[in-house]
Amino acid sequence: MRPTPPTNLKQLAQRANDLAGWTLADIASDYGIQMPENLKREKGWVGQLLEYALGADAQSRPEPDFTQLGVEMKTIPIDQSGAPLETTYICVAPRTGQAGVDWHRSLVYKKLAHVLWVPIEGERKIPLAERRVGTPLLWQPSQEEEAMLRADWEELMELLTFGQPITARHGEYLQLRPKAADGSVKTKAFDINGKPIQAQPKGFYLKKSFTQLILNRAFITGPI
DNA sequence: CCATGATCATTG
DNA sequence: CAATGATCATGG
Repeated sequence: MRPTPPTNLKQLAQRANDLAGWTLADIASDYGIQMPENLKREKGWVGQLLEYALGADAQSRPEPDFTQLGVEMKTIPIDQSGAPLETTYICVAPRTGQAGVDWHRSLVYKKLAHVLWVPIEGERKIPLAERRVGTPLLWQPSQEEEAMLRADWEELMELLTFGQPITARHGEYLQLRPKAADGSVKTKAFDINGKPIQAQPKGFYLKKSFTQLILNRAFITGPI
């Protein structure tokens, strides 16, 4: 049976803690969910499995996964030393209609204001079924962390607003990268002269260095 | 179509 | 070999 949404933070934290140490195969079998051999075709499978097991209810709406708690859940693939293996997708980057939106009203802020990080063994040499769930971390950005994110967000929003060329090299901790099914997908945007154009959709991503900072704040990582 | 869940795979 | 740019599946 599908778990109901958690009603408070303590319950969410407890459920997440109960998953630590189990393999993905253990969890999938608990719910009778079929496992793929690998993630080449179902890249979001791990995240969807954990959302299911924890009772997330946002259902791909642009808001935090646990709507009553305002908590977003992110699985984070880690290597043997606990370092992140991938960047973390946050949300789509608005290309129109965002003039005047401030940081605290942004979707990036709302998603990152409270996050349940669930580390998962992610090295490709470990068969998907054998990968284990690590110790979860309920996190809220410190003042310093929020300032870092905000500075990047403001820089990136300016690029978006003024239709300037964007690469993943902008931003220190937050970056903008393509976010689409393939290169043919286009969305409405404005060019540098303010003319409407069709442009490649972009998404906000957290770089690995930032995720590493978060994990460092909570866990001992790396070889002794 | 667009937003969710992300990882893949080519490149520098 | 890390980082950037590209891509895959699902659901409303």
